[in-house]
Amino acid sequence: MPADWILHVDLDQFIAAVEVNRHPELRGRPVVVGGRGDPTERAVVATASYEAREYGIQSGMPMKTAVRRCPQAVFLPVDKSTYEEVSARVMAVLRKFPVIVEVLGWDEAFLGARTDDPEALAAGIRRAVAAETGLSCSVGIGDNKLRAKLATGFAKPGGVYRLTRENWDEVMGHRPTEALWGIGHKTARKLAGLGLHTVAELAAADPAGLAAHFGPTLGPWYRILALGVGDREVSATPYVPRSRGHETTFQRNLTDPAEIGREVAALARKVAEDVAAEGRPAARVAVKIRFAPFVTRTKSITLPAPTSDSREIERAALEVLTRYSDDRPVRLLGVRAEFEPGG
DNA sequence: TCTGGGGTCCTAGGACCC
DNA sequence: TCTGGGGTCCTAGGACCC
Repeated sequence: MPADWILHVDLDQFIAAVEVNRHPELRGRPVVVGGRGDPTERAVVATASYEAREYGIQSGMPMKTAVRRCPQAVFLPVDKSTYEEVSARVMAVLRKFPVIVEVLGWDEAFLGARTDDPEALAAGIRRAVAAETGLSCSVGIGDNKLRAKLATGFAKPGGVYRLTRENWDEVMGHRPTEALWGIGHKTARKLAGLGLHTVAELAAADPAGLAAHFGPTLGPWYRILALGVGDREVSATPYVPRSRGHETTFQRNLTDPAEIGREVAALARKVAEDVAAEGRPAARVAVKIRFAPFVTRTKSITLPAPTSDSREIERAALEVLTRYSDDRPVRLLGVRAEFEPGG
């Protein structure tokens, strides 16, 4: 009987690849996509082509830094709707295979497959995606989602890699804890403070001690991650959002309270449109403010009753705004609506 | 390095109720 | 009266991911 495998498919430099596909003259050049495509603006890099990465440009980096590192790079604006379209085409290709497809984002998906030759399946998927969309992807093969996801990192670019219980210790044991999916910079530093630097060290740590430092859920979970244990459930059930929000970073800081109020109201109306489209009422409304020194605060209220009414969502956002007493310059405003849990 | 925008989940304290 | 314990809701904040 064929074994159960999890495959993780991840498009290589997805956004940059889509742009190069429709502008073939850019192939081989450093391409950086971010914000409105103007590297003098407040924005960060969404994706850099491999040619741009040679210059040290990475996702999340300020566009201003990117242009300093590579002035001759081509800077393009983020074109969300095009990426969504291409993403949908890629997912449709994946669904033609005898697998369960769980979409993770624009450019990645988990596949649940029953096969004796996962490498052959992965190669077939890579060929089909390339033939039907012109895009290159990498495939991680694992005995659970965590290992499949991490395997993709070793498969990139344009390859296939298998990570299972068999080679986990050998491949992951010596790596920093930050290499795990779910442990970021902050947690890695805290773990290092406890003398836990590598995946192997974390795997051997005392769960009770971790619980004392990180809480009853997160602490022991970190150790489980280090052991390579993870979820095996792949589900094609459509994603149901818990919240919908919009936020804007202004090119110049806002100081006029009336203008701040107008911007919050406008964001709230945009959010209300999304809530209405979702067909479920909002239960809470939150307003986020990032002040000029990059200090970020969020305040929220539970609505008297769940609603999809634009005026009520706007009114709630403005009410939350009044609870901020700060008069520091504002660089970002955001409004988010949360749906009822379980609703 | 002068730091986006869209999300998810966990933790913790206080209020409130029984 | 000098003082328990559990459950749930609300809110703020932190961390992570793509």
